[in-house]
Amino acid sequence: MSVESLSALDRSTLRERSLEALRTAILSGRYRPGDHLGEVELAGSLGVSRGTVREALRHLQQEGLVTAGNRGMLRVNSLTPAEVHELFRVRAALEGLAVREVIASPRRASAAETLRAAVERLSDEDEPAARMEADLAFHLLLCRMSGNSMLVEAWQRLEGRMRVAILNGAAWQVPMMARDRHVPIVEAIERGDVEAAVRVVDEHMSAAADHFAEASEPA
Amino acid sequence: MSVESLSALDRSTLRERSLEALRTAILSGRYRPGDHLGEVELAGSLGVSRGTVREALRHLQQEGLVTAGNRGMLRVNSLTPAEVHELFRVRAALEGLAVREVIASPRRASAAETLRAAVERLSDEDEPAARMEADLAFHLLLCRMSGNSMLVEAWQRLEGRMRVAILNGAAWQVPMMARDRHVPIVEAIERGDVEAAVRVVDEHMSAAADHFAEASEPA
DNA sequence: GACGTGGCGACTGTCGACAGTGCTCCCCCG
DNA sequence: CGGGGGAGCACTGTCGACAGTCGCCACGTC
Repeated sequence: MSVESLSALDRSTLRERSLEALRTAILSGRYRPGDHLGEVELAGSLGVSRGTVREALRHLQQEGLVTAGNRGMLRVNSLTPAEVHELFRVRAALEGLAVREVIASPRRASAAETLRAAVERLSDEDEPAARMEADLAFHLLLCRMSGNSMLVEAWQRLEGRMRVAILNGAAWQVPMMARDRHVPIVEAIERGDVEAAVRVVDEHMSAAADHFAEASEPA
Repeated sequence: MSVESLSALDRSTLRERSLEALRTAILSGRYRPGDHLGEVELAGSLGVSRGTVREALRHLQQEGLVTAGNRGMLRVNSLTPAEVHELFRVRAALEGLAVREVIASPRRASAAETLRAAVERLSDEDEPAARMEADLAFHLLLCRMSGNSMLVEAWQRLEGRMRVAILNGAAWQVPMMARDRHVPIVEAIERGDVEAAVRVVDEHMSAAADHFAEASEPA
């Protein structure tokens, strides 16, 4: 159980690089849910001191990828099916606000255009990880287009948990993130139809919740 | 500019105590928005090492009470009026979900009862700080009663920012947190009237946003 | 054989020190 | 008198080490 060493090429801090390395290590499945993340071991693997990985771990804890167990020991987090449902309901509320604000915005036309372009980049043919990234990027963009910075922040706080949920139920075969699922959202925004937009988002989230909750059931 | 030393009576970690001390120091106004928070100075004031305050500061950063400036230097955060409005709109979305879930819950009756009891504890006569605490406690309880742990989490993430907003526009004289403002929410829940409940929450948040944004305008 | 007990290893909490970096301010030179 | 350079300072980034604590395992005893 280890993670490759850090390259010293860029100019970011070691903490940031450690954070990124750990995040990708967890999200890539190198560490499984429940695995214990020892500071000394990680420090050795990453080639940095304990204090540095410590800060990175604390950040991951805030992101929800890691949770504290007995005596401050950290382990990779996982989500129960119930939590997955809860998570997506919160997401629906947040993104519902997002579409409402996008539609109410004076920049609605250009926002819709940007989103239309983004939805075109959603491909059904890329590999799973890329699809997930594209999907999350689209929804993040949707929040951003609302111009509500607090909304963006709240959404990003949920992003870590979503990645956990998606990782747990790694059922990529279902076209949950297909372009077809997102086009109606953009269309509703283009029409300025708040009702339809919110409803479509709700349905999208509900379906995703069912899917991922079921996929993570056997845990 | 200093903060009193930590008492060594309880059994929590120094980091937790430092975190709490810093939080109350900022929220009490001992440090003003924009003030620089130096690690060495705080470490000296609190009587702990730099690494310890460092972790506490990172936590506060995640909470939104402090923000990173040039070269990683941290300073007390503040909110623009626009951000205050954004913040309360997100809160409205979250608490709207909360009331919807409370009403849809099979435990609606007992939840309403608990909330009714909590709203009775909201007094117009206590001192400002106590009023704020009681208000936030009520809204947190509302989220908790929904049984949605992710919602509670998201709400708590916003709590720090809200305290900043309230601190900025320290206009306690207005009965923004009066009992009258909260009773309609509980009543709508008791009646099971989703429409009314959501609308009341929206109005409550909107009024609060106007109030606090205006109060923090001159900044 | 079961149970209490003492040593041992592993892990986190906390600390003090060193290193690098940008800023400021003063001094010297034109 | 104005501008450039360099020393000094005030930070944060990073590290290695010590201390306290919990769980485990082997050993001895009843």
